[in-house]
Amino acid sequence: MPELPEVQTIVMELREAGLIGCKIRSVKVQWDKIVAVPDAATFAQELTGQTIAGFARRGKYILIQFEAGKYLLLHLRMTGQLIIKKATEPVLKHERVVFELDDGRTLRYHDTRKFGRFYLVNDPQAVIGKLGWEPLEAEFTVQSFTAGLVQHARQLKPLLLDQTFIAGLGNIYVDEALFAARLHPQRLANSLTKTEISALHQAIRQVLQKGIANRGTSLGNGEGNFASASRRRGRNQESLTVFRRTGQACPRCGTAIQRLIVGQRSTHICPKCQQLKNKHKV
DNA sequence: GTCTATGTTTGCGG
DNA sequence: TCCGCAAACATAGA
Repeated sequence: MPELPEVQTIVMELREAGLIGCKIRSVKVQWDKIVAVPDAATFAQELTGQTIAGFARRGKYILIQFEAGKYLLLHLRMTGQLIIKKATEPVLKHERVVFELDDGRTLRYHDTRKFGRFYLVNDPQAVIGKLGWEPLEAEFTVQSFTAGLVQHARQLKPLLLDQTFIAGLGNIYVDEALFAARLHPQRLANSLTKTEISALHQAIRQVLQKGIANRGTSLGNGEGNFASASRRRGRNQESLTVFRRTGQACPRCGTAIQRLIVGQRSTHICPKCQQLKNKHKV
Protein backbone atom coordinates (compact mmCIF):
# COMPACT_ATOMS: atom_id res chain seq x y z
CA MET A 1 0.00 0.00 0.00
CA PRO A 2 2.61 2.61 0.75
CA GLU A 3 3.96 4.23 -2.37
CA LEU A 4 6.24 7.25 -2.65
CA PRO A 5 3.82 9.85 -1.18
CA GLU A 6 2.92 7.65 1.79
CA VAL A 7 6.57 6.87 2.55
CA GLN A 8 7.47 10.55 2.19
CA THR A 9 4.70 11.47 4.61
CA ILE A 10 6.05 9.05 7.19
CA VAL A 11 9.61 10.36 6.81
CA MET A 12 8.45 13.96 7.21
CA GLU A 13 6.57 13.07 10.38
CA LEU A 14 9.52 11.19 11.84
CA ARG A 15 11.64 14.32 11.37
CA GLU A 16 8.96 16.63 12.77
CA ALA A 17 8.47 14.39 15.81
CA GLY A 18 11.97 15.22 16.98
CA LEU A 19 13.32 11.69 16.87
CA ILE A 20 16.68 12.81 15.57
CA GLY A 21 19.13 12.66 18.44
CA CYS A 22 17.19 9.98 20.30
CA LYS A 23 19.07 6.91 21.41
CA ILE A 24 17.69 3.40 21.08
CA ARG A 25 17.50 1.79 24.49
CA SER A 26 16.26 -1.62 23.38
CA VAL A 27 14.98 -3.49 20.33
CA LYS A 28 12.40 -6.25 20.43
CA VAL A 29 11.81 -8.30 17.30
CA GLN A 30 8.53 -10.21 17.57
CA TRP A 31 8.69 -11.84 14.11
CA ASP A 32 12.21 -12.72 13.03
CA LYS A 33 11.61 -12.82 9.29
CA ILE A 34 10.85 -9.10 9.25
CA VAL A 35 14.61 -8.60 9.62
CA ALA A 36 16.22 -9.46 6.30
CA VAL A 37 19.78 -8.39 7.15
CA PRO A 38 21.47 -9.43 9.43
CA ASP A 39 19.74 -12.04 11.66
CA ALA A 40 17.21 -10.76 14.19
CA ALA A 41 19.42 -11.23 17.27
CA THR A 42 22.40 -9.41 15.75
CA PHE A 43 20.05 -6.72 14.46
CA ALA A 44 18.72 -6.01 17.94
CA GLN A 45 22.16 -6.10 19.48
CA GLU A 46 23.78 -3.78 16.95
CA LEU A 47 21.02 -1.20 17.14
CA THR A 48 20.90 -1.02 20.91
CA GLY A 49 22.66 2.14 22.07
CA GLN A 50 22.67 3.74 18.62
CA THR A 51 21.67 7.39 18.19
CA ILE A 52 19.39 8.42 15.33
CA ALA A 53 21.10 10.91 13.02
CA GLY A 54 18.50 11.38 10.28
CA PHE A 55 15.65 10.10 8.14
CA ALA A 56 15.42 9.92 4.37
CA ARG A 57 13.48 8.24 1.58
CA ARG A 58 14.60 6.52 -1.61
CA GLY A 59 11.84 5.05 -3.76
CA LYS A 60 9.55 3.28 -1.32
CA TYR A 61 12.33 2.70 1.23
CA ILE A 62 12.68 4.56 4.51
CA LEU A 63 16.30 5.19 5.49
CA ILE A 64 17.34 5.80 9.09
CA GLN A 65 20.89 6.94 9.56
CA PHE A 66 22.76 6.48 12.82
CA GLU A 67 25.54 8.59 14.25
CA ALA A 68 27.94 5.66 14.20
CA GLY A 69 27.47 5.40 10.43
CA LYS A 70 25.16 2.45 9.92
CA TYR A 71 21.92 2.67 7.97
CA LEU A 72 18.63 1.02 8.74
CA LEU A 73 16.52 0.58 5.62
CA LEU A 74 12.87 -0.40 5.76
CA HIS A 75 10.46 -1.42 3.03
CA LEU A 76 6.81 -1.43 4.11
CA ARG A 77 5.57 -3.66 1.24
CA MET A 78 1.78 -4.10 1.48
CA THR A 79 0.70 -3.34 5.05
CA GLY A 80 3.72 -2.02 6.94
CA GLN A 81 3.35 0.99 9.23
CA LEU A 82 6.00 2.81 11.26
CA ILE A 83 4.34 4.41 14.25
CA ILE A 84 5.44 6.51 17.21
CA LYS A 85 3.81 5.56 20.52
CA LYS A 86 4.45 6.06 24.18
CA ALA A 87 6.34 3.18 25.78
CA THR A 88 3.43 2.63 28.16
CA GLU A 89 1.01 1.64 25.41
CA PRO A 90 0.49 -2.11 25.12
CA VAL A 91 2.25 -3.96 22.31
CA LEU A 92 -0.31 -5.00 19.70
CA LYS A 93 -0.53 -8.37 18.02
CA HIS A 94 0.74 -7.09 14.70
CA GLU A 95 3.57 -4.93 16.03
CA ARG A 96 6.51 -6.94 14.75
CA VAL A 97 9.41 -4.77 15.92
CA VAL A 98 9.51 -2.31 18.83
CA PHE A 99 12.34 0.19 19.27
CA GLU A 100 12.41 1.67 22.76
CA LEU A 101 13.85 5.19 22.77
CA ASP A 102 15.52 7.11 25.60
CA ASP A 103 12.73 9.71 25.92
CA GLY A 104 9.82 7.50 26.91
CA ARG A 105 8.64 6.90 23.36
CA THR A 106 8.81 3.87 21.12
CA LEU A 107 8.99 3.47 17.38
CA ARG A 108 6.91 0.46 16.34
CA TYR A 109 6.77 -1.51 13.13
CA HIS A 110 3.23 -2.75 12.60
CA ASP A 111 2.62 -5.17 9.72
CA THR A 112 -0.41 -7.43 9.49
CA ARG A 113 0.82 -9.40 6.50
CA LYS A 114 4.49 -9.61 7.54
CA PHE A 115 5.80 -8.75 4.06
CA GLY A 116 7.85 -5.74 5.12
CA ARG A 117 11.63 -6.01 5.60
CA PHE A 118 14.40 -4.28 7.58
CA TYR A 119 18.00 -4.13 6.36
CA LEU A 120 20.76 -2.93 8.69
CA VAL A 121 23.78 -2.19 6.50
CA ASN A 122 26.94 -0.15 6.23
CA ASP A 123 26.26 0.81 2.64
CA PRO A 124 22.68 1.59 1.56
CA GLN A 125 23.64 0.94 -2.06
CA ALA A 126 23.62 -2.76 -1.28
CA VAL A 127 19.84 -2.48 -0.94
CA ILE A 128 18.76 0.48 -3.04
CA GLY A 129 21.56 0.58 -5.59
CA LYS A 130 19.47 -0.71 -8.45
CA LEU A 131 16.55 1.67 -8.10
CA GLY A 132 15.65 3.88 -11.03
CA TRP A 133 14.89 7.60 -11.17
CA GLU A 134 13.65 9.48 -8.19
CA PRO A 135 10.69 11.06 -9.99
CA LEU A 136 10.55 14.29 -7.99
CA GLU A 137 14.27 14.97 -8.28
CA ALA A 138 15.88 17.10 -10.96
CA GLU A 139 17.54 14.06 -12.54
CA PHE A 140 14.15 12.90 -13.83
CA THR A 141 13.95 15.04 -16.95
CA VAL A 142 11.82 14.65 -20.07
CA GLN A 143 15.02 13.97 -21.97
CA SER A 144 16.23 11.14 -19.75
CA PHE A 145 12.69 9.71 -19.52
CA THR A 146 12.48 9.69 -23.31
CA ALA A 147 15.80 7.90 -23.59
CA GLY A 148 14.61 5.30 -21.10
CA LEU A 149 11.21 4.71 -22.68
CA VAL A 150 12.53 4.07 -26.19
CA GLN A 151 14.68 1.25 -24.89
CA HIS A 152 11.69 -0.82 -23.83
CA ALA A 153 9.11 -2.63 -25.91
CA ARG A 154 7.05 -3.20 -22.80
CA GLN A 155 3.58 -2.24 -21.77
CA LEU A 156 3.60 1.13 -20.09
CA LYS A 157 2.08 0.14 -16.77
CA PRO A 158 4.37 -2.80 -15.90
CA LEU A 159 7.34 -0.63 -16.88
CA LEU A 160 6.26 2.22 -14.61
CA LEU A 161 5.82 -0.26 -11.78
CA ASP A 162 9.36 -1.57 -12.33
CA GLN A 163 11.35 0.03 -9.50
CA THR A 164 14.61 -0.33 -11.40
CA PHE A 165 13.16 1.88 -14.13
CA ILE A 166 11.49 4.53 -11.97
CA ALA A 167 11.30 4.34 -8.17
CA GLY A 168 8.30 4.99 -5.98
CA LEU A 169 5.27 4.40 -8.17
CA GLY A 170 2.78 1.69 -7.22
CA ASN A 171 -0.59 0.58 -8.49
CA ILE A 172 -2.55 3.62 -7.33
CA TYR A 173 -0.31 6.38 -8.63
CA VAL A 174 0.44 4.62 -11.91
CA ASP A 175 -3.26 4.37 -12.73
CA GLU A 176 -3.74 7.99 -11.72
CA ALA A 177 -0.76 9.21 -13.77
CA LEU A 178 -1.79 7.28 -16.88
CA PHE A 179 -5.28 8.74 -16.65
CA ALA A 180 -3.91 12.26 -16.19
CA ALA A 181 -1.72 11.77 -19.27
CA ARG A 182 -4.61 10.14 -21.19
CA LEU A 183 -2.53 7.06 -21.94
CA HIS A 184 -3.68 3.45 -22.06
CA PRO A 185 -1.71 1.23 -19.64
CA GLN A 186 -0.99 -1.27 -22.42
CA ARG A 187 0.56 1.22 -24.81
CA LEU A 188 4.07 0.11 -25.64
CA ALA A 189 6.67 2.32 -23.99
CA ASN A 190 8.62 2.86 -27.20
CA SER A 191 5.54 3.92 -29.12
CA LEU A 192 4.92 7.22 -27.32
CA THR A 193 5.10 10.52 -29.15
CA LYS A 194 7.07 13.45 -27.79
CA THR A 195 3.88 15.10 -26.67
CA GLU A 196 2.73 11.98 -24.88
CA ILE A 197 6.06 11.55 -23.10
CA SER A 198 5.92 15.14 -21.85
CA ALA A 199 2.37 14.63 -20.65
CA LEU A 200 3.30 11.44 -18.82
CA HIS A 201 6.38 12.99 -17.25
CA GLN A 202 4.34 15.89 -15.98
CA ALA A 203 1.48 13.61 -14.85
CA ILE A 204 3.79 11.39 -12.79
CA ARG A 205 5.21 14.37 -10.93
CA GLN A 206 1.84 15.99 -10.48
CA VAL A 207 0.06 12.94 -9.00
CA LEU A 208 2.96 12.27 -6.62
CA GLN A 209 3.16 15.89 -5.47
CA LYS A 210 -0.56 15.97 -4.91
CA GLY A 211 -0.35 12.71 -2.97
CA ILE A 212 2.30 14.20 -0.70
CA ALA A 213 0.33 17.43 -0.26
CA ASN A 214 -2.63 15.28 0.80
CA ARG A 215 -0.43 13.29 3.18
CA GLY A 216 -0.96 10.00 1.33
CA THR A 217 -3.83 7.77 0.25
CA SER A 218 -5.76 5.78 2.89
CA LEU A 219 -8.31 3.48 1.27
CA GLY A 220 -11.02 1.71 3.25
CA ASN A 221 -11.09 1.37 7.02
CA GLY A 222 -9.09 -1.80 7.64
CA GLU A 223 -6.07 -1.87 9.90
CA GLY A 224 -3.78 -2.58 6.97
CA ASN A 225 -4.57 0.74 5.34
CA PHE A 226 -2.09 3.56 5.28
CA ALA A 227 -1.52 5.48 8.47
CA SER A 228 1.34 7.91 9.04
CA ALA A 229 3.82 7.81 11.93
CA SER A 230 1.32 9.69 14.07
CA ARG A 231 -1.47 7.30 13.04
CA ARG A 232 -3.12 9.91 10.86
CA ARG A 233 -4.93 8.88 7.70
CA GLY A 234 -4.16 10.59 4.42
CA ARG A 235 -6.82 12.32 2.37
CA ASN A 236 -5.58 11.71 -1.16
CA GLN A 237 -8.28 9.06 -1.65
CA GLU A 238 -10.65 12.01 -2.05
CA SER A 239 -8.63 13.18 -5.04
CA LEU A 240 -8.39 9.88 -6.92
CA THR A 241 -9.78 10.01 -10.44
CA VAL A 242 -9.89 6.36 -11.54
CA PHE A 243 -8.32 4.03 -8.97
CA ARG A 244 -10.98 1.72 -7.49
CA ARG A 245 -13.70 3.81 -9.08
CA THR A 246 -15.01 1.11 -11.43
CA GLY A 247 -18.41 2.05 -12.85
CA GLN A 248 -18.23 5.63 -11.62
CA ALA A 249 -18.13 8.58 -13.97
CA CYS A 250 -14.83 9.72 -15.46
CA PRO A 251 -14.20 13.19 -13.98
CA ARG A 252 -13.25 14.45 -17.42
CA CYS A 253 -15.88 13.02 -19.77
CA GLY A 254 -18.42 11.17 -17.64
CA THR A 255 -17.82 7.74 -19.19
CA ALA A 256 -17.96 4.81 -16.73
CA ILE A 257 -14.53 3.84 -15.39
CA GLN A 258 -13.49 0.31 -16.37
CA ARG A 259 -11.40 -2.22 -14.49
CA LEU A 260 -9.03 -4.53 -16.33
CA ILE A 261 -5.99 -6.62 -15.54
CA VAL A 262 -2.63 -5.48 -16.88
CA GLY A 263 0.55 -7.28 -15.94
CA GLN A 264 -1.43 -9.29 -13.38
CA ARG A 265 -2.40 -6.08 -11.62
CA SER A 266 -5.84 -4.59 -11.16
CA THR A 267 -6.02 -1.54 -13.43
CA HIS A 268 -8.51 1.29 -13.84
CA ILE A 269 -9.07 3.44 -16.91
CA CYS A 270 -11.52 5.69 -18.64
CA PRO A 271 -12.13 3.78 -21.89
CA LYS A 272 -12.84 6.99 -23.76
CA CYS A 273 -9.95 9.13 -22.50
CA GLN A 274 -7.38 6.32 -22.58
CA GLN A 275 -7.67 4.48 -25.87
CA LEU A 276 -5.25 1.80 -26.94
CA LYS A 277 -3.58 2.82 -30.13
CA ASN A 278 0.10 2.17 -30.53
CA LYS A 279 0.89 5.11 -32.72
CA HIS A 280 3.93 5.22 -34.89
CA LYS A 281 6.76 7.07 -33.20
CA VAL A 282 7.35 10.62 -34.35
C1' DG B 1 -18.69 -19.80 7.41
C1' DT B 2 -16.55 -19.58 2.58
C1' DC B 3 -14.43 -17.47 -1.17
C1' DT B 4 -11.82 -13.92 -3.54
C1' DA B 5 -9.06 -9.84 -3.92
C1' DT B 6 -5.21 -7.11 -2.08
C1' DG B 7 -2.00 -1.03 -2.54
C1' DT B 8 4.65 -5.17 -3.09
C1' DT B 9 8.56 -7.62 -4.42
C1' DT B 10 11.25 -11.62 -5.88
C1' DG B 11 12.37 -15.67 -8.34
C1' DC B 12 11.27 -19.19 -11.62
C1' DG B 13 10.17 -21.09 -16.15
C1' DG B 14 8.85 -20.47 -20.97
C1' DT C 1 14.06 -9.14 -22.94
C1' DC C 2 9.62 -9.85 -21.68
C1' DC C 3 5.65 -12.18 -19.65
C1' DG C 4 2.93 -15.05 -16.54
C1' DC C 5 2.73 -17.36 -12.33
C1' DA C 6 3.57 -18.46 -7.48
C1' DA C 7 4.94 -17.28 -3.04
C1' DA C 8 5.61 -14.56 1.22
C1' DC C 9 0.87 -13.61 4.85
C1' DA C 10 -3.55 -11.84 7.03
C1' DT C 11 -7.58 -9.44 6.55
C1' DA C 12 -11.65 -7.05 4.31
C1' DG C 13 -15.57 -7.51 1.81
C1' DA C 14 -18.88 -10.04 -0.81
